[in-house]
Amino acid sequence: MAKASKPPTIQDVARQAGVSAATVSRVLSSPGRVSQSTRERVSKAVSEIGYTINEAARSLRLRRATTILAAMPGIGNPFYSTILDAIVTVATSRGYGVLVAGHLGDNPAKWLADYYHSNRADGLLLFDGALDTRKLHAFTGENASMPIVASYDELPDPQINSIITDNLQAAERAVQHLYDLGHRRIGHISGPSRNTFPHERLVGFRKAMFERQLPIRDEWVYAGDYTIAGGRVAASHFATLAERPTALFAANDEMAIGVIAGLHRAGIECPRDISVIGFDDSTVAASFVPALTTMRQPREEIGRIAAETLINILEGKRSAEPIRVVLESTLVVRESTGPVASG
Amino acid sequence: MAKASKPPTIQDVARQAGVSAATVSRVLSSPGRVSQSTRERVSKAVSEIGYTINEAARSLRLRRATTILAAMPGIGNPFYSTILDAIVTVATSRGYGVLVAGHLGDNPAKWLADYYHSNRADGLLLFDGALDTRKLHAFTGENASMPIVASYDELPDPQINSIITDNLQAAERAVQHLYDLGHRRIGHISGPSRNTFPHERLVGFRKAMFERQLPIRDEWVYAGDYTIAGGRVAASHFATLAERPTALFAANDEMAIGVIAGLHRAGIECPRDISVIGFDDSTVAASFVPALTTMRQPREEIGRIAAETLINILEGKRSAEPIRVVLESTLVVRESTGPVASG
DNA sequence: TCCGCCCATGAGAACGATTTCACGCTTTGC
DNA sequence: GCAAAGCGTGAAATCGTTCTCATGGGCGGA
Repeated sequence: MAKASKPPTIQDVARQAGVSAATVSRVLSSPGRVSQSTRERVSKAVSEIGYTINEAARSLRLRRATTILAAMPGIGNPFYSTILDAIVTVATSRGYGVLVAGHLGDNPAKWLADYYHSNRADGLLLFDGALDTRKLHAFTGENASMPIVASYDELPDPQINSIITDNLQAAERAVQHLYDLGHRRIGHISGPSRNTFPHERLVGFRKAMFERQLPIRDEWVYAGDYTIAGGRVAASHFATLAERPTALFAANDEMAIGVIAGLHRAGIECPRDISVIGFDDSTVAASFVPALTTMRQPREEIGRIAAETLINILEGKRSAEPIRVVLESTLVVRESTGPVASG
Repeated sequence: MAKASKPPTIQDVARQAGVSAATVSRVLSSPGRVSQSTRERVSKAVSEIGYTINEAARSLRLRRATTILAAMPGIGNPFYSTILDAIVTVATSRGYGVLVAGHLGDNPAKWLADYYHSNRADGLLLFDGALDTRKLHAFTGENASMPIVASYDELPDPQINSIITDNLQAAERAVQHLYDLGHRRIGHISGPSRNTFPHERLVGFRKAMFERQLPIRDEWVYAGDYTIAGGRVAASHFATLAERPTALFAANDEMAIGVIAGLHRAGIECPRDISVIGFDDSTVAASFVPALTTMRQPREEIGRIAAETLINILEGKRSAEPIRVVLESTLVVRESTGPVASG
């Protein structure tokens, strides 16, 4: 029967139902404005013909793509892919498509802004801190500004809506956990200092130690680099100390894993001889042996809230002020931390 | 200056350059057909005005979205996110956008087909084996069929272009590696038998053992479930055996990790007492202690080739026969396998 | 009974690009 | 020297929606 090589249009449906295209459109978008009898006739025609709305034409007319763009530095990174998963779930349920952008070219800001100007995406979820948001605003603001919700390991431009996690508080909680287990000699492996968040973790560590009147020795604070290898190097540092901390707080899980493995080589067992707490609850954390105690970043929540916020903005529920959401990390207790060793 | 609230159109550029819209369009799509002087004038006008082509209008006219749809069962799963990363890279470099679809509704086939019929996507990259491709074809084939390239843990519909990895051969290579290290008593932890690929790994294991005239004892082949916990259970099974294999081939990395951890509790050390090889080279493999020897599935390659194949098809380089690409896994030797223990 | 209002619907104009066709002008070939 | 071919360009149709008006009929109020 249906052998038309071209997909059916709203006109075909109209003809079949004996109404005008305008009416069909109304049935599809605001059924309340159409009488019940025609509504039924049209619906029947739609399913008979197998009509699907042409989104390109719709976008053109409405100046709206019903699509959001997600830009992340590395989709392959499990941290981001979890977020992306949540984004897709939310967006889908609200009728939006999700376009992903990966490693951008030499002018990323323009590249992203073009998605907006070309009417491919209505808004941007930005997870790449390397991008200069000021530049992006310059591009996007030339005619009309692209709605953006950002979330990344930097203190974002205050003008931009952002979802961040409270790293300071999370670091304090990590220390609190070790403290509760009886640890008093606590060390820290920090992340690259140029980034804001690792720095906040360091600051939070210091604050927590200070408030509990615990000693902060210089040789107990090791400047790491976020890698497993870096954790191993830290291990050789701590292993040679005359007086060693009984617990370590690592600024991410990779370094935690590295330091545990490195200490193991040196005969120092976790959690028997030393407790280690990580940060992020990355995929490796749960499967490592010993399973890693860590501060979980609420990744699904970040993605979910970011997507919801952006879509709310797109649908007009816009507030005058830039939106700032601060999420809390949660402590996930596993095997790598335990009571302080007696003796 | 530029305070027009609406984005500039091709007409605006035409006016500015003193030519017709048709000419601007030609400059943008096939510059060769325009004289150099006008070409320069138009290009200048384009950058002066800051014109970006409206993709919605373009899609409508061309009946083409220049976008592909990627459907995967779980984007959060690192296995798929690596693939997605590769897809995005390829697609971007060829000027295509990537839409992602996650957990679909109650009628996934229709959902995906609608993306095509609605002119949002030109083709589909399918990584979800749970989807009935026949059903999908039924939806998509009604008017014109949506180009599909599939890749998943099932033997795909022979009518569909597919990218798969050679699990049989990979399993044989895993056994070969253990054999080369001197192991003769080799066990296997298989995956859920209802899936094709784990089954192929089991078959490959059997074949390799048979060809090397090695014994296949029933109690040395354990039916696992792809989880870490399952690996732990397998460990307690192997630990209690009177005669134990000196090496194990696990059908995925999670079970390999689980079995290593479980055996460790029982005082059996890897690789000292037993060698274990995994499968997939998932993200945990490299960071585990001991770092996991494993058969790496060429994930980036799967994504890359799938995207390239689909785009080639979209651009007319279509072959009459369905395309089938079979990729090989590569052996990644790390720490979890070693020479057979003497004695 | 008649006026006015509301409700359901249709005709037609956008939305912004591409592309066919036609039209001059220059070049080529004989 | 003239026909034919080629090249660069513009006018206008087209892609499939949505939405503004306009219209006609039905109904309630005076």
